[in-house]
Amino acid sequence: MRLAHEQFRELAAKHGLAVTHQRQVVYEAVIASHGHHSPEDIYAAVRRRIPSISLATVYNNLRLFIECGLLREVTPHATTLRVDGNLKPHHHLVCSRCKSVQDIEGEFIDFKRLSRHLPDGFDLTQSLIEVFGLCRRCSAKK
Amino acid sequence: MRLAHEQFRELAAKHGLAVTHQRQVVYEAVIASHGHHSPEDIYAAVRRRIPSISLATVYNNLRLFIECGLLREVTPHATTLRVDGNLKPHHHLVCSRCKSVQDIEGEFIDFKRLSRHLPDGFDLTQSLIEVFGLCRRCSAKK
DNA sequence: CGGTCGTTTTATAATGATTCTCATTCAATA
DNA sequence: TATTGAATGAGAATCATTATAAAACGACCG
Repeated sequence: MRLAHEQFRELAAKHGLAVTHQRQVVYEAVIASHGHHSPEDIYAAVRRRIPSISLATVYNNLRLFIECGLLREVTPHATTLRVDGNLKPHHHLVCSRCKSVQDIEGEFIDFKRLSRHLPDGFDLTQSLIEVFGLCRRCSAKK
Repeated sequence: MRLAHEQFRELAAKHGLAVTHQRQVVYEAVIASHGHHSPEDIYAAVRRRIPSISLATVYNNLRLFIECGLLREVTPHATTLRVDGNLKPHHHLVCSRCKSVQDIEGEFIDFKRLSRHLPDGFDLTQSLIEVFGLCRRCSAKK
């Protein structure tokens, strides 16, 4: 994935991050994974290219990327962190029971109204909205 | 809190839960706490009335209450579970950085539009919406 | 009342995700 | 290419949560 490769070098420069081989590969693995994956998932993917990589390195870099805004954190109520490389505006639909996450698009938020209820100084420029409910499978089970 | 006391007996009957002293007190502690508290917080509160209670009992009963719908789970991306006894329709504003949670009210969701984007069978009858951004303190720090 | 049986609680061990530590290696810059 | 602060790897440590097993409870029946 040449594109993500270049993209990472640019982003790293912008945020003053050193470009290490591990970071490069971790970033590319997240981008290539299209979804909401756990650190273990990413670790497994990265190990195919760097068998000696440490799980701690994966964690450290995911956290760093989240802090810099290269990735978004998506945990809902799951037992483990989930990471999302998709920075295009989109929202999440989360199952309260099984914690599955799917993307939803569409302008269903009235930001004008929302901002009227916002406490002073709350910053929504990087906002993410998560809507909780029951996915089909879980609501069928009852 | 007499009110919560009666309320719990009713709810327990409705859901077929045995009314034990521990459950009663755990429930009342959540209701009295007005906010989004961790199991440890609840444990600390309950211990004032039942010094011998076990942390496991608090966890077991919070989980049970969540499953029955007596309480709602509010974790965002915090490192620990948070519990909310407020069942009136309301949503949450969560800081992506410090994980603080505050309530917001207001009809800023266009459910008609939202449902158009919903996958088949997804059930929003108990929906909860969490809007992530940066609280004033965290966005000031930057 | 006293006995029985399934449920709940307690205390503690176990688990699993994540973070920390520190010795080693590496990337950026001169 | 030499220097130096940062990043990595291996494994230990930590923290929240769950599992386990024994004791206590409590509703029911006789």
